[in-house]
Amino acid sequence: MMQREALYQLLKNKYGFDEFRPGQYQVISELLAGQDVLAVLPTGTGKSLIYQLVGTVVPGLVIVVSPLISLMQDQVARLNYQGEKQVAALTSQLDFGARQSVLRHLKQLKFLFISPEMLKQAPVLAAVEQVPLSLLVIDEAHCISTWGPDFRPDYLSLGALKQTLGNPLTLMLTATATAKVRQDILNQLQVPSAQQVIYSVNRPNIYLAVEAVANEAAKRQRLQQLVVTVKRPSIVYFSSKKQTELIADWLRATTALRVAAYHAGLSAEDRFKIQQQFMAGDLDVICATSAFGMGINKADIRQVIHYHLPNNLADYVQEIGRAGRDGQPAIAVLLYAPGDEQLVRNLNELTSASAIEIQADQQRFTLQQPATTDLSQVLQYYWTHGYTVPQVTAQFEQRQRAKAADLTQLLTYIQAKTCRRAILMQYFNETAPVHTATCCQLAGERLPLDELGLLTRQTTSRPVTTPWEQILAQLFLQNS
DNA sequence: CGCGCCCAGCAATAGCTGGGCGCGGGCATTATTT
Repeated sequence: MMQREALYQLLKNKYGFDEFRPGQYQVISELLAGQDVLAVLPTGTGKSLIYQLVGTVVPGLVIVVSPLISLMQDQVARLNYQGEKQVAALTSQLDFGARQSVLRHLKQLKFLFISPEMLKQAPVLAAVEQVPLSLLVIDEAHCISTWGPDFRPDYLSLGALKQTLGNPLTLMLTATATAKVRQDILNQLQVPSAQQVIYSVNRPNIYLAVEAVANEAAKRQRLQQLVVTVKRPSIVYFSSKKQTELIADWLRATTALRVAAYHAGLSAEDRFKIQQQFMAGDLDVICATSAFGMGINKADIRQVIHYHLPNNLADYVQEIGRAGRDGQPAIAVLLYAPGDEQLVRNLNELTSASAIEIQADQQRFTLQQPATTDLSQVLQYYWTHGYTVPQVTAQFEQRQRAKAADLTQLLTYIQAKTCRRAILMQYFNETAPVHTATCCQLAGERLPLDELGLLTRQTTSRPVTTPWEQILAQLFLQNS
């Protein structure tokens, strides 16, 4: 095992830092001792430095399995910027020739970024098998537990892929994972003996608030008030693409704020542009679905509002955790109108299947008809792995029960009369800090925006539309 | 005519492949605190 001094020397020489961030050293030394590690580290801890350093010390290729092409491209760009040129992302964006080239030159590569779908492909796997691996990294490892069974079944194959690759040293990385999700990850990847390095998910500088409103109209009004009066920028989360557009349009029309909508229905180009605008500080408010988040590392987000409910408390912690990365005060406001929980149930329903539907899909499979829907694709995984209809049915029922339980816990958080941070911490099996005035909003308290220094200096509410005369005058000016 | 009941509308999350079709000139964001 490498000496402590040698690691610090490497940190200094290669990156110019004198100290590791919390967790980094521990994870690296476990890995260098040959231990698989599941690391739950807050965003901003420098997770990529961990595998970069291990990759530098241990000979062989570092494979980083990542859920999003945009994340892979980010990482490749970042490494290139740092001077590391032996890096590639193998994605469907590359044409056949470029892919072949990457696979032929694996031996010269140090880091390969890849999706589970791509890694699973036989030619890719065959090429990777020929190369010595130093480390297998599963980035955003919670996707195994949530995205796998919902709509990306290839995440369920990662355990088997790891076996095929000869069980390389494995690092599982995530920012938020409950005990249940962690267990899920370890089971799926078949690494029961992995060391767990877990840091608190608590973010003391994010004030927690829940506001009950009577109905949709009241919710809109309150949203408008919040985005106008609270320091910017803000993220507003929705569970409907259409609503992100409608509310963004409405905010644009009724305030002077710079507002954009963001969801998976936009073109990749639009998504990229809007994300860049947001990162550059050219937007005050982004109305987004859960598509907006991973890889967003903007330090000065002051407010995260939930216009619709998150799926569960773990998602909530992840989503509000995008605020206040700079350590300055920030606020998370969940707006709740009676009946909002029904939308969560409806969305959960999209990933459920009855015994009859499951039976019918197995029939489809035996008839060798292609899997067309998300559900079919997920079920396909189970059929090709020899599961029976009753087994799959039981699994789907269990998953729906877990989602129902998650919703119950979320509602407990919403209806709480006591410290909400304590409820979040309890959900993550952490001990809660002592409640303070800047922790969260107890029943009947107003938002301490002034005390937190989160008020905007001037309010920019503009409940007027531009008169036609002005628009016409501008047109004439432009043409003259 | 007024009241109450009922109903409709309806939802997120990504990767990969391959073929059809239309169109217009092009190496992209941007960094450095992981």
